[in-house]
Amino acid sequence: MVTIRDVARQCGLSPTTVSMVLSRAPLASYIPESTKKRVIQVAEGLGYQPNPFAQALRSRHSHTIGVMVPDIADPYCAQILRGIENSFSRSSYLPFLVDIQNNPLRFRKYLNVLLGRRVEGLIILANSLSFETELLSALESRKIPSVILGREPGTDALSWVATDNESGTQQALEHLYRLGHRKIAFIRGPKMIVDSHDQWAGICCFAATSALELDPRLVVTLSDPFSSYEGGYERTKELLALGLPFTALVAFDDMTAFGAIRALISAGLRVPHDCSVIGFDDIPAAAFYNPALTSVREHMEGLASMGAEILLETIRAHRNNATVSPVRRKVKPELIVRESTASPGH
Amino acid sequence: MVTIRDVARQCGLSPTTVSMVLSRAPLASYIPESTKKRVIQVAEGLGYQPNPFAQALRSRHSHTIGVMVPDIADPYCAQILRGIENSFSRSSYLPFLVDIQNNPLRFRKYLNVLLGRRVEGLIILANSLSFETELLSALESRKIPSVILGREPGTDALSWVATDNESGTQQALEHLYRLGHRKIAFIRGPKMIVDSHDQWAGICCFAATSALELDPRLVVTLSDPFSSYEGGYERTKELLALGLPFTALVAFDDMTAFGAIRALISAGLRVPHDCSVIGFDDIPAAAFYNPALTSVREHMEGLASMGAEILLETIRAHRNNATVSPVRRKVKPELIVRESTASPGH
DNA sequence: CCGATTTAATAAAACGGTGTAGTATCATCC
DNA sequence: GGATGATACTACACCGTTTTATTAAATCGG
Repeated sequence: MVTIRDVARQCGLSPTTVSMVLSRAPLASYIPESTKKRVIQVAEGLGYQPNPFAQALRSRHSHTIGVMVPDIADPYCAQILRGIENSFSRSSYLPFLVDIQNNPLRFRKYLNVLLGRRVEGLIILANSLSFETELLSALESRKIPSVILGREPGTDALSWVATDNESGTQQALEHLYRLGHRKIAFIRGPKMIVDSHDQWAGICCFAATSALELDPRLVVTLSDPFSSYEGGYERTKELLALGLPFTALVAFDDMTAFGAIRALISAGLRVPHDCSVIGFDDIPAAAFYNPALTSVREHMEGLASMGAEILLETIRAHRNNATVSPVRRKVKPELIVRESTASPGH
Repeated sequence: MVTIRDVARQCGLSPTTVSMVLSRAPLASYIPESTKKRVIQVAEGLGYQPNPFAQALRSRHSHTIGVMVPDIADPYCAQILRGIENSFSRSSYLPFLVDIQNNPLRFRKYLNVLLGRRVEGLIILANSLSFETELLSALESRKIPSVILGREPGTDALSWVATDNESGTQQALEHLYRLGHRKIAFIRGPKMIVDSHDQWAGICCFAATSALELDPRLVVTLSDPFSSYEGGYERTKELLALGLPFTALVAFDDMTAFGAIRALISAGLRVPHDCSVIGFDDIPAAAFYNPALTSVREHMEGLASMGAEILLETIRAHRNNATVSPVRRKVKPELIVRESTASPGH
């Protein structure tokens, strides 16, 4: 491996000078352009690659961040990762990605691993599962720049970026209302999930302003957060068993909607002819499902790059040991209309 | 930050001794159990975490590997990542994950980034897209332990683990044959994709041994490797337009199968009643598709952990600068029978 | 021409570990 | 009783950078 000394020797200069030139230190402004050019050329010629460990050891900057995702197989996570990747690809930071697999023990463990590796910041992706508050406090206590993505954490001390769920369901309901639906069923998310509440708030808000009547008998709730497909199927069968007519169904998320559609179809109903169905999340499968699902798309990449920006900014401040107050952002989602919704009886 | 010196002072020992104890150096065997215990206790008490950069700098081991995936949003990749994660979570290695986004330029770039970060080994995930051979030679020239996952590379110098595609399609076809299908249509994968050939080889092999007749008019080929859903839809429409009867369809992959099903349904046919459809890959969506798709499941986690083991082994050899010859493994896939296949007219 | 400033560069000390060579003590053995 | 060897440590150099302090020459204003 070629070191900075090799470059220095080749240039007839000291390692100090080479270092200053290559890392654009402030003092390098006194070094003439000609010398700089020579140094850079020689470094390139020798194929010099600075040893990141020596750099990190001396400068105390690891140029590394940690990204924790609850479940890497979740398409929701994948899209966000794409966004994070793109944001960091232009910076000098390289992320360590760890997969929590929805397991609080692993969260603890990998938080320590990442801190042990001296990451300069953390992006923590929260899916709809509720955070254990003690885990967050573990984060707060170490004063490391971090951003929560996808969910508002309970605490005020951390930065976060999340989807505006309320606006999402509001848009969904408005879409159905405009199509002419008045008898609408709802499958709410599990109680323990915060998103469910925000989504329901959006429903109520739209209902209040438009004088749409919500029949409480047509509102059912999922129990298990891990099997929304099965849940959607079961709850829809129960709804059908009630015998109350409804022409549209708002599902907690896309998997629930898929389950619901399956139940409707196996009951001999056609979607959207007999019943419109609307999902939430717009996972990739929504586009090629049968029928293609109308859903609320969260702007994951936007969410992610916003989070990455915030983190980078926080790290920068942290380096100059300035304190920044936490940043909080809500991103409005967008309704994607496909084939699973239509005017009643259409 | 507490350093090894702090621990040493607290113990009344030299940093050398502490280091030997904590990193279980061979010389530590001369140190009495009582001292070791004390060192460990003090280290724990002070919350000592060795600085990984100092360690890496001195010992020349980064305890880091690089993982390159062609497209992180691809569920195929996600499952493999899960397998890799699990294999490495017990070792002291932490992977850097980079997303190539199917872009050869990014491959080049990130290969350099990873090598710059001094990863000790590389796992390169290949999807169905063909590798550019020059990229692989870039790998061979640097002598860094690496494993290709998911595809046989052209070269003999690298280790790889891949799915036995031939066996997969053989199983699929046998399944259809046993159900009684004799008029079977095929949508082959794009010519530029190596998998397509292996898959076709499996088809031919089974046809030869079972005396099944393949009607060349019922064999169509995808052109664009990026839009298999649309491709499946179009090709199936063309097949239907021929007017030749067929009772089953073997698709190149699950997305193609989804497209095909859509075309069949919009032509007024029922799946599987009028036509069985079989996919390949068993992506997650296959299970909850409508109808649930019979598909060939590749054992991703197995593939991944096998690859990880091989890499770890190669790294170990590399450390003791022993040379190991490349390892090559084929993993048999498994047919998952769901609802999209049945006996003709059933 | 003198002191101050700018320019161009360097020597040496970190950063926090690990590896090698060495020391001191004590038991063992012929 | 001196050589041998095991035991229980330590001193010091080193890994490859960056940083701080310092030097030396050139330039400049008065």
